[in-house]
Amino acid sequence: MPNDKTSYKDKKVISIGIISELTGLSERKIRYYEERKLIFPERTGRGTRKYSFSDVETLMEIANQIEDGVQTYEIKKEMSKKQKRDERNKMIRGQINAQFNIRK
Amino acid sequence: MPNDKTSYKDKKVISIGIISELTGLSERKIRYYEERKLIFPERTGRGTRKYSFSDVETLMEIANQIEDGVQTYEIKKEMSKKQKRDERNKMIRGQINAQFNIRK
DNA sequence: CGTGTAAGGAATTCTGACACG
DNA sequence: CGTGTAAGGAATTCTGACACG
Repeated sequence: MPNDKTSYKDKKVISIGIISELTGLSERKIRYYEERKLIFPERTGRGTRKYSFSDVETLMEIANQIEDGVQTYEIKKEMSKKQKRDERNKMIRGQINAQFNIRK
Repeated sequence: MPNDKTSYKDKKVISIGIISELTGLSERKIRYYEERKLIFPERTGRGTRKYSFSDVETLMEIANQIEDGVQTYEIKKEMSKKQKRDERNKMIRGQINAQFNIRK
């Protein structure tokens, strides 16, 4: 069973109007956070933004931090730190799995 | 841990254009299958249809059957049979869990 | 810096209908 | 029966800009 996760959570299929309802954020805010590189929707053939459920979660976290007075630049820094942690963990997990499979 | 599943799979958030891309079906077909009660999108405040990932799967199954020459009426009958099976199974599972929890 | 808003255009979606078969 | 299409309207989304602070 390789990396066949194709999780629904990460599929970019939701338009900005629905995202606005789901998160309670204005479309203006959502587009602005994209401008600040905090979120990365895909685009349809003719340019409308598409988001995933993961993006909804990310947006909620962003909104919380903004409420606490954190600036978008700081949020971005935190997010990239977190991503590096996640990548390291993922790599370690991969190595453990490799060990395990070799033994088997 | 009650029934807190809120699965992304069943959340109705995808517009018909995206569904059309995802399934390869025309919007006409998708709306027609709704007319024949094979699929049940929700509506936004102002009337546009919203579908879930489950709906995508259902639509693929419908498309396969249509290709095999099955009529929408037959498909609907099969679907309601299947749903009854699923409900029975769910109920049995519920009872097993109840037993289990009482013993604990 | 973060967000609201009015502006104008382009793309999306909706319904009811006619067509073919 | 299942599906395409043209029709007209309504709602959505997009971008760039001005505003306030």
